[in-house]
Formats: sequence, structure tokens, C-alpha cells
Amino acid sequence: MAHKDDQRARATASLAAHLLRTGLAETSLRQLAAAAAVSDRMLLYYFTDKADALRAAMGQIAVDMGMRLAGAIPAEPALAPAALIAAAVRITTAPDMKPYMRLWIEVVAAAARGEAPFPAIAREIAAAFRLWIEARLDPAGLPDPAGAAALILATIDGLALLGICSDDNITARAAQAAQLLGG
Amino acid sequence: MAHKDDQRARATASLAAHLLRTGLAETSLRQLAAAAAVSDRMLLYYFTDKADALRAAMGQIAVDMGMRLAGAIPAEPALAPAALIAAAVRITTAPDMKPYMRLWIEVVAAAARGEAPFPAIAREIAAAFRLWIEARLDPAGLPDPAGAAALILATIDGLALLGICSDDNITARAAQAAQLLGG
DNA sequence: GATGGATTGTAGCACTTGCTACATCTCTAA
DNA sequence: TTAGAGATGTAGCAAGTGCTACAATCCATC
Repeated sequence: MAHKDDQRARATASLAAHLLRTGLAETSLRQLAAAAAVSDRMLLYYFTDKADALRAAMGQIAVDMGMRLAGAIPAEPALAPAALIAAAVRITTAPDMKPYMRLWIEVVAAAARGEAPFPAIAREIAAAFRLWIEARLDPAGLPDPAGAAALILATIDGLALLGICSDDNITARAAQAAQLLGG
Repeated sequence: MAHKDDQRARATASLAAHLLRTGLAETSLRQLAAAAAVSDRMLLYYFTDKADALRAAMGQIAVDMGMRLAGAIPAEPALAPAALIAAAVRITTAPDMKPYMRLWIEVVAAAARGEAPFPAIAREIAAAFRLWIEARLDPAGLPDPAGAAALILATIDGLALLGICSDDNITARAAQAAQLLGG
């Protein structure tokens, strides 16, 4: 049993790296198994089914990303909206964050399609993101801090989306325009 | 030949409606054929292959959406950024626009995955959107009007994305926060 | 009515999908 | 040393995928 848990953990890490590298383009059972360097038969021994494997990998990724963000912007002091936008955009458009943001867009789209297990995952991650922003947002003078936090999240996600279907130049200029709001 | 073109046009309209209704969740050849009320064999007679059928349907949808937007905000007079954001958000978050925005998100994700014919489609539509915004944006006092237009596009897309993975309440509040920027 | 192209149906191919039945192997506890 | 649980391989299933070969039908022109 210990061995099985161990192998499951190892496979989870491999799958997480695979998803960050390739997005959701190669997520058939056999492709996932190859990425984890096991047979598809064994993948379904470590995980109850394909959705379980994806769930585990996405959970790992969410934890990774959470630690990155927590380290990047401390919870104190709270920032004014413009400053928080500027900081958040700077972080999430950095090159090493790109795989995370791209995967995030794909997860949301899979959720829109109703493809298990992504609807639940997307809701969880979005909520966590939003609370993370809200915790760092100075509510002074804001009629609706939660709404403002959600708007900041939308702006970040929108920039990530733009990065997929526009060239790097115009995307960078949009990010810069967002940062200029923060002076 | 005329008959074939006619049938192709009819099928294109059916496929466009189907995509708006179901997104990209049901896009196998047989599902598309059922949506167009023809056999899969005939779908591949009207179109050269599946990608061609999707391309035609998406083209139709892009035209539809373009007309809606053109009618919603006239090209003159140009608006200040805040006012344009407010107007654009009001329009793109309206209920009858939701299917278009949801499909758009799915198309971008399919493009990220490299799934033909979506990469090309996504780039075309994003560019058209961006130019549409830029044409309505008063450049006075803006250091980079094109970058500002791209940011507005990102904000709109981000709100659409938020609408998929957050509840309606918080999404509406984010949209309202965006509109408040416009006074 | 015959001819020939345009149109349409039938049937299927080779492949991928998620998943499973069953046999075999390994390794520990008695 | 053997019984039994855990771990792994082999093989395959039923369903779905995009697409195609082939034959049949329709319909305008000669």
C-alpha cells in the first residue's frame, strides 16, 4: 500500500509537469501514462479513473501556483487597486508563469464544455484566486471590494487569453497599459 | 452545383446555430451532421473536411457578431477609454451575447491546444475585435492607443471567462466595477 | 430514350478512446 | 516453505473518430 501511494505521488508529479508543458492537448489515457512513464493499466491502478488522475495533477499544480503567488506578493500591506493590478500583471505575465496561465485558460474552456473533472476544478481555482486578490486589496474607498477583486482577476485572465491569440508585442503593450494604471 | 452551394450555405447556418448553442462540446463529424440534419457523408460532400465545416460556421458567427457590435456602438464619436470600457462591457455581458463570448473562450483554448482550424480563426477574430475597439477609442492623451485597445479587449474577455467559472453574482459585480471606471 | 454528370445512400476501414478481465509475478508473514 | 495479498503485464472490448470506396439514383441535355 505504501508503495502504491508512493507511485501515485510520483505519477502525480509527472502528470503535473506534463500538463504544464502540453496543456490539455495530450490527455488521453495512454498519453498520460506515457508522460508518467507507466502503462495505462498501472495508471488506472494508481488512480480510480482518468478524471481522478487529472484531478490529482491539477491539485498539485494549484498548490505550486499558490506558493508562487504567496511568495510574490505578501499579504501585508494591502494595496490600492491600481497598484495591485500593476503588481499582479507583472507577476502573471512573467515568462515562467505562462504555462500556468495557458493551462488555466484551457481548464476554464474545458469547464465550459462540461468536461469532467474540470467544472469543479475551475470553480475552486477561480474562487481561490479571487480571495487571494481580495486579501491584498485595500478596501478603503471601494464601494465593492469583492467586485473590484473579481475585476482584477478578470483583467489578469484576459491578458493571458490575449497572449494566446495575439502576438507578443501587442500583448506586452496591453500589459504595460494595465501597469500604467498603477503609476 | 448551385444546389450544392445552397445546401452548403444552409448547413453552415445550422452549424453556426449549433456552435452557439453547445459550444465546442459536440463537434464530432456525426454530431455536426446531426445538427445540420444531414448524413455525415453529405457533410463531407458540402465541405472538404471537418475543419472546413467548422471554419465556415465560425466565419458566419464572426460576421453575425460583427454586425451586432457595429450596430451597438457607432464608430463616431470616439470615446475616452473609461467610457468605451463601460459601453463595451455593457454590451458583451448582455444575456444575448453570452453564447458568443462563451464560444469565443472555447475557440481560444482550442487554439492554445493547436487544434485545427482554431489557431488561425482565433488570431483573425482577436485582431478584428482589437481594431474595432481601437477605431472607437479617442487617442487623445493616450501614450499607446493600440495597447489601450488591447487592454480593453482583455478586460472584456476576462469578464467572459469569469462568467464561466464564477457565479453570476460576483461576475455581475466585476462588470459593474468595470463600468464604474466610466462614471 | 440514352448519356453523363451531379447528388446521395450503404457500408466499412483503420484508428483512438476509456476501461476491464484474467493471468502472472513478487514479496512478506506464518 | 508455503499461503496470500499486493503489484504488474497481456490482451481485448465496445464505442466513437475522421474519412472513403462503391454503387445507386436523380435530372438536364442531346
